Amino acid sequence: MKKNISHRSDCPISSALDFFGDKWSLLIIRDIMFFGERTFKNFSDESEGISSSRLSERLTRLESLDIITKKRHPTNKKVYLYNLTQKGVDLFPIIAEYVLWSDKYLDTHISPQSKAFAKQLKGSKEETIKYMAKQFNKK
Amino acid sequence: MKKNISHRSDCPISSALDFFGDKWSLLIIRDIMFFGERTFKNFSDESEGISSSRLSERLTRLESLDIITKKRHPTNKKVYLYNLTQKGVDLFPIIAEYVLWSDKYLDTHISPQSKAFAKQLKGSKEETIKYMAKQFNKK
DNA sequence: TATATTTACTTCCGAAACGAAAGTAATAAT
DNA sequence: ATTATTACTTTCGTTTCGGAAGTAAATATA
Repeated sequence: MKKNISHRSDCPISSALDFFGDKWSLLIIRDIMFFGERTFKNFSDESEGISSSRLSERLTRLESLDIITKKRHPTNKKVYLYNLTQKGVDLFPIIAEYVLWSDKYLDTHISPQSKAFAKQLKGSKEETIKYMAKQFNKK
Repeated sequence: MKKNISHRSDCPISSALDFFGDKWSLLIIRDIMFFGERTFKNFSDESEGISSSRLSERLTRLESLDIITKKRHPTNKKVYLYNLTQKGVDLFPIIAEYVLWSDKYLDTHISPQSKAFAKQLKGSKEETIKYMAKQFNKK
């Protein structure tokens, strides 16, 4: 079930932004990336105060774009689990570069854990990304 | 002259998005990255149909964030030239990752030049980015 | 030199996107 | 049996956005 997205041009950067260049999509992906499989409530609690209406809309959209998947919780019938597809996992390098840029230029208001992660990235970017992706690839 | 930007959290990703995570900023940076110093009209013509009001606003904002600079044209008094600061040049790796992701997943509607650039990036990412940054660093 | 054009904007306004709050329906816990 | 939780949806006022038109200064043209 693909969503028809209007593309401003045939530029890869603008097209990518047309996909997930909004205020929240990359943060949703970040949440799954760092914490693994998430529920609706997880996102509500952990993201930077996204409203439930917006969250609902973004999750639907990201799913229709094949960036995340939605499945039922194995035992709890009222809970759904959101996870990344390979297409979503392949956004890690983008996220990593955001982290590195912010580490360099927004140093003052970045959390210690984030700085630690940036340090790890600076040490071995490829390795770190590969390692983080591994948990998703083995499914 | 720094602008006070409200940060949703101390996460480097969300903070970066608070800076330039809108629909246009990264495309403005892309334009300078690939074509060099630009005028207001250049952006109007080359970007994906950004309105002049929006363009004006983004340029002012990016300048206040120290990501781009604005200076007068050496001979033409009515023209202003926009260029990247080091902080702006350091966004190249992010842009490069967007290109690579789109090359992989949005293949069908990506221009031949973009594909060629993606190919070059796949061959030697570091080198390519360094090479592209060089023209800005030598100022 | 007078007029037209270009450039870099700003202003205005209707449309779209957004956020906060409240509501709902199903399930689970007490 | 009642309360709480989860995953939403709906509503509505606010913010952001895009398109068109307007402006002022500088430049090009007749």
